[in-house]
Amino acid sequence: MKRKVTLKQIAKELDVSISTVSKALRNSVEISEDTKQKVQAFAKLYNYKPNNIALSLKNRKTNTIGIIIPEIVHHFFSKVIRGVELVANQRGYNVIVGLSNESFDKEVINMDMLANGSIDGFIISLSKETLQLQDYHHFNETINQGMPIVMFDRVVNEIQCDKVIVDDFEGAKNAVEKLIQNNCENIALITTKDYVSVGRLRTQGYLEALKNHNKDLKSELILKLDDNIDYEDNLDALENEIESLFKSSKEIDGIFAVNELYALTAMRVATRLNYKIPDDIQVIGFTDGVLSKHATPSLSTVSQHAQLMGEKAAALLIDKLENDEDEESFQTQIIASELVERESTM
Amino acid sequence: MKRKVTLKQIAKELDVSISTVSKALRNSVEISEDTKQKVQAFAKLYNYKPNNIALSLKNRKTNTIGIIIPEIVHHFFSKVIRGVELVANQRGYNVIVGLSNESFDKEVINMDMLANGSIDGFIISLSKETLQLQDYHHFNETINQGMPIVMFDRVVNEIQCDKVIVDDFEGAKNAVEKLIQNNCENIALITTKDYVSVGRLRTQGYLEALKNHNKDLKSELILKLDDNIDYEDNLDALENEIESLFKSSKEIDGIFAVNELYALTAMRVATRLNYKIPDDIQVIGFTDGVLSKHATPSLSTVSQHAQLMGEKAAALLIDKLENDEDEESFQTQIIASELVERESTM
DNA sequence: TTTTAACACGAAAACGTTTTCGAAACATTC
DNA sequence: GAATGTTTCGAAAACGTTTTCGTGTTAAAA
Repeated sequence: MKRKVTLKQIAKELDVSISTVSKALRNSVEISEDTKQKVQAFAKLYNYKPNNIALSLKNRKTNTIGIIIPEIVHHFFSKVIRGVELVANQRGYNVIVGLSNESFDKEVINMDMLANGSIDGFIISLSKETLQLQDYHHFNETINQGMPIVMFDRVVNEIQCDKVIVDDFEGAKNAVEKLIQNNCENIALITTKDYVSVGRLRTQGYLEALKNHNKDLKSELILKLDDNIDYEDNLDALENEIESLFKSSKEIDGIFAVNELYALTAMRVATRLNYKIPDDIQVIGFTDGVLSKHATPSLSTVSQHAQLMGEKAAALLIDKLENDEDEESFQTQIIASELVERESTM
Repeated sequence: MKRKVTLKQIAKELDVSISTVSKALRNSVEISEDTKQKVQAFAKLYNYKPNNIALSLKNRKTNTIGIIIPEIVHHFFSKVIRGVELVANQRGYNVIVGLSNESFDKEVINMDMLANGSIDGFIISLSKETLQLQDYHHFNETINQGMPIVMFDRVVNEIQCDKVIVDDFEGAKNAVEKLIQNNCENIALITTKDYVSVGRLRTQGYLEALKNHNKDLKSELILKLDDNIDYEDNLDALENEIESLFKSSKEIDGIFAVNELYALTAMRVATRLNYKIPDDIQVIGFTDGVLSKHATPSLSTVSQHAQLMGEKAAALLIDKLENDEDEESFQTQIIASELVERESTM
């Protein structure tokens, strides 16, 4: 078990100075061909590779970016990571992953852990708890210390930084308009409470679509669920909520749900209640998930292009890191969503 | 925008030496109460935090572990990461993620990128291409340079290191025995070609179960699929393969599939061919996925406890990192799989 | 008063690089 | 032979820490 070889060891072995070795390996003109050959051969033989930590310290640049997300066992977020990793790797960066687990404290801890030199910049999607508490001091402090942040998906106006978001509003509006166009008269909305920004925007898109087509807003058609409850482990509760929605207004013939689980469960409940999909009820979800594709019937959804979001976020961050002309201008990139039509709509 | 404050700056500001500042902050007895107070107050005011990179260089320890996996948009692997991140964080480590994308070259590149000081140890699951090529030199070199590796799930005997695996063989055997117990007479196997170790073991489990119950092995009941094809983007092809399996032997009444997609598609094809599940055909898959739970009917599966694998792998690695008494003994931890019975079995 | 002990602090090395600058050694020009 | 130029290399600083060791100052003991 031989330890990694360093410049110092090579220097000692070949009886030259450390500087000479360093220069020889970087093909400096200061060094004679002879010495270069000798040093390079030796380095190759011992498989010398410069120590990244030493380089990071010297250059004050780690070539590593940190991504902090609420959850990783989640199609959307894992696709974002894939996008981030893809362009990060292409451009010579590593990716450190931190999970906030939807907790404010863990978000802060994770950021503190990374902000002290470990990384050059952050890519972040806010935890639910942070959105509720509306406490963003840790982000602003980090930014003030000169570390750039790019936020995606769950963003917030109070933080001044680059952002990448999907057009939740437009996506929802288009989806609902599609249902209207398909002759749905009573379109239900299954959404979350308003503090999660994306849920709010999607709700607004629903409202806008109704307004644009002169449809009355019927409050009994709107189901607002508390997404602090993990319905994934509590499917029965979710089914009950949705079932009472169906019960309360029999004439529902369209459903727009702000995520995959709600949409899927709605389909399941509808089927159980002997509605035919898409003949009696059409359903559209909002997601980048895997369930929609494999459901029976397969679910039409608004796709968010998660991987593309990750790619853009990473590109934005690295661009900022490599253009030292630190102009304090921030941009918000909007990714167009896309309605993927499957069997749950006509 | 103030840059991060360093010991040197504090020292200058308070007109003491760097060493004094360092010691004061670490509450050394060498320093007088007065100076300690002064220094600590100042440090707190300016929110001083030691620079991680400098610490890493000094201590020759990064407190970071690298995990290299074939794919991240995958329920199993993202759960493993969650497990790794969980215990890593608990024990003060960060996690760098590298994706091999099932490619040998990317695996090597990723390892090279991290092995030069960026991390203290690796957690790895082999890419398909590496398994095919059977070229493991990069692992052995890394190990030889004194960097510990823990492998999980897709492991291989040729590499001497700690390992965490699920009992694929037992899990498959139990699943098939369950089907036999449920009075299935003709149990089909849908599996992959043999080079992926886990696929091979699961196939062996199937064979063993048959043998134990004196059932003849009927080769027309075994479908070996080429998993270099991404059937996720090619569902029709997969359905066709499975349909011909049904066609070739009409009396199939049980199916064991080595992953979620195969099992799910088999259910879909069976339903289309007017088999009733679980009455005519019972199905069991192998997975930690999310589809099984939400399928209709929901799919019985062999659960792999992915998160637990991640936790164990991280614990194993960190234990090795922190017990410098580098005894060259490697252990293989086997995680018991668990048959989760849902609607696709009686 | 001298010796010894305790206390408080600073200088310097080390981790592994890169880079600036100075300086030998040698060659060229006048 | 002196002045100048070129080639080749090494010393040292810097990045931000921690830690060992030495030292000056003061208090206690002889």
